[in-house]
Amino acid sequence: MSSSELPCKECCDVTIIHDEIVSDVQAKQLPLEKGNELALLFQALSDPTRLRIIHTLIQAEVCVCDLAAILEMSQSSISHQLRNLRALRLVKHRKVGRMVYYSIDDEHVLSLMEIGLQHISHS
Amino acid sequence: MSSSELPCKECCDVTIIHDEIVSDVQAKQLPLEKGNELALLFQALSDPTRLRIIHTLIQAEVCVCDLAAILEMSQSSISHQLRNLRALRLVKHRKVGRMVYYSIDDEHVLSLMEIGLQHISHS
DNA sequence: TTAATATATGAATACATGATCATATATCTA
DNA sequence: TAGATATATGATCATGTATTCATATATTAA
Repeated sequence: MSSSELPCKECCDVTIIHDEIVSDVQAKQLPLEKGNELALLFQALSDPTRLRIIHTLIQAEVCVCDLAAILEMSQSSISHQLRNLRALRLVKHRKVGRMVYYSIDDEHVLSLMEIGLQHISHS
Repeated sequence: MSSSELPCKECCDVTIIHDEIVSDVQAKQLPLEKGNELALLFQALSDPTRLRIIHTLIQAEVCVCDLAAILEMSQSSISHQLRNLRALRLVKHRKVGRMVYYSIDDEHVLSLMEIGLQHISHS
């Protein structure tokens, strides 16, 4: 429990209390780039509408029109959100005529939803 | 592939294409309340700074001051973010004198981080 | 070809959010 | 007790975001 002059001291005006912990943990830091990517992934899951879309698509492949009906929201809103989910490769689409069918594009999404639901349940 | 007059038609101006899918899936919908809670959880994970804090606390229990030094950010910023994470019971704190030590308060957080990192890696 | 329909998207708006600054609170130390 | 220090927090501001509206695109049907 001693203060010191680690390199960091030169780049921010914060006191360092535990030298070893700071240097140890700093060496194992989450790379900034990974942090940013990971944040984007969770950000895609941070909206109730998008979560309801995902929860729906986990159960069935659904076209945009039906998705809007199921969630009782406008087609435009759903379409915008699907674009977001598509950009992060969380959902994929299949075009049939003028209809577009969306479905889940990643096993990880299922796990994330399950674990997330567990967390909010046992609270 | 037929349109129809399901109840939903009265509450939104969207055409329903697949009757059965819509009614089936609508019956298994994620409750609005659960969707909102789940969104809050993922929202807490949707910021690079908070993810770096969590990644740090997975490795060790760290005081606010050292956290700020490790992440090279202001004490105020870290403290605000910790409040956020605490509100969602993702981290817990232990007070010792004037220092406050934070650590992970949930096994689920570890799983969410791991699965998230898997997703962004194999892409 | 023309009208209808399913989806996508740009612009605008209202709202949420993260960092900073100033300052409050609590604890330690001299 | 007075000053220093670790943390918390309200206010502000700049930025990000979800929905809506209007409209574009693409496909089907008449």
